Amino acid sequence: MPDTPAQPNEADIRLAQDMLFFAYRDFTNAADVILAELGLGRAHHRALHFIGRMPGMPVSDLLSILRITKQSLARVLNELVARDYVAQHQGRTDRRQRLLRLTPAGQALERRLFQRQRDRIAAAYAAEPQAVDGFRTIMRGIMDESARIYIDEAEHPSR
Amino acid sequence: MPDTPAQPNEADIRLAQDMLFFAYRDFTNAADVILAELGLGRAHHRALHFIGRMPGMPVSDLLSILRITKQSLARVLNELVARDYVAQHQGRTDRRQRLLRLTPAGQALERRLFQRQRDRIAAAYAAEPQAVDGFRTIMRGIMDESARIYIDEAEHPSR
DNA sequence: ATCCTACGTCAACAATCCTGACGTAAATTC
DNA sequence: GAATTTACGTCAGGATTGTTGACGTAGGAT
Repeated sequence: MPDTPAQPNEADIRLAQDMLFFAYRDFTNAADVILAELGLGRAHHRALHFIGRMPGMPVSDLLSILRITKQSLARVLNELVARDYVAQHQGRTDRRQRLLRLTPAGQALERRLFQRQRDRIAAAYAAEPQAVDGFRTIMRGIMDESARIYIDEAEHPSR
Repeated sequence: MPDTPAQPNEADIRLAQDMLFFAYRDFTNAADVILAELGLGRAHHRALHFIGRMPGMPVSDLLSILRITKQSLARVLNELVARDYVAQHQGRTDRRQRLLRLTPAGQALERRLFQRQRDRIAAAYAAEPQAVDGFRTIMRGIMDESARIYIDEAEHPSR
């Protein structure tokens, strides 16, 4: 078991870099078979995921989560709407907003994609349940403050 | 503090999905300022990172780590060689191989890129050192077996 | 009435990835 | 020693995902 000094040395950091790359590579890869079948890409998956996570989310929120431009999102979103995976509703308090939700077909697809990634995470969690808290703590620490806030909101849905 | 049952429920998995996205997004983003300055992309950074990590690595190893095609790598690698960040040497035991290493300029650049990502990881580790073991354990669990093997090798350099 | 915001959209372009095919030198196998 | 396989390089063409910049419209805010 490697040391974990309070002042991390270079080898610790390099290892973390490698791990982030590999874990993300293999985690995202898990859903690719289904996406390829349908002629969709990872960009579509990301949109489906976050829309499913926070139904009724306006376009602007999705933009700031994905950190891509309006035009990049538009392409993906238009296709998801055209294929009836995503529905747009006018906002009530602010009618300029297009609130996004998954259609039943979108939910079904998202669920299929989810299963693949689920298996990977579930296996890792089940093998070492005592490690989960540490994993979450460090992952929170790596991301931006804004992402931490989003995650806290997603965990206590206030609607 | 959330529960961490042996059988992870859906909310646990969804949270992990979010965390992987955000941690990776913000971690990779950290180096982008320098890359943009030099007109390089993330693909170049990935190559620099892994070549720096395992100097003398043949092209085929890099291909299987990055999981991209020869042509995609060729473009990136040719540019790194042209700009004198990467040098290629003929293999001794197998002269078909092009063994890759960073030039001094490549090492210097990789180090600059490294510093940015370092800050993020170091802060997270320093704030919660007791969480590091758990982080590593789960990250290992998420990645493919082949990635675990690579990581173990990188930690005990046999040269 | 004016200004700002939350969208949509058009056009052009860049980075990164892909498939498939073909070539060459060197190692390996029969 | 010949045939096969391996480790590359490279050419051609195409798809996805991202970018910038400009412009338009409906609706909220002052």
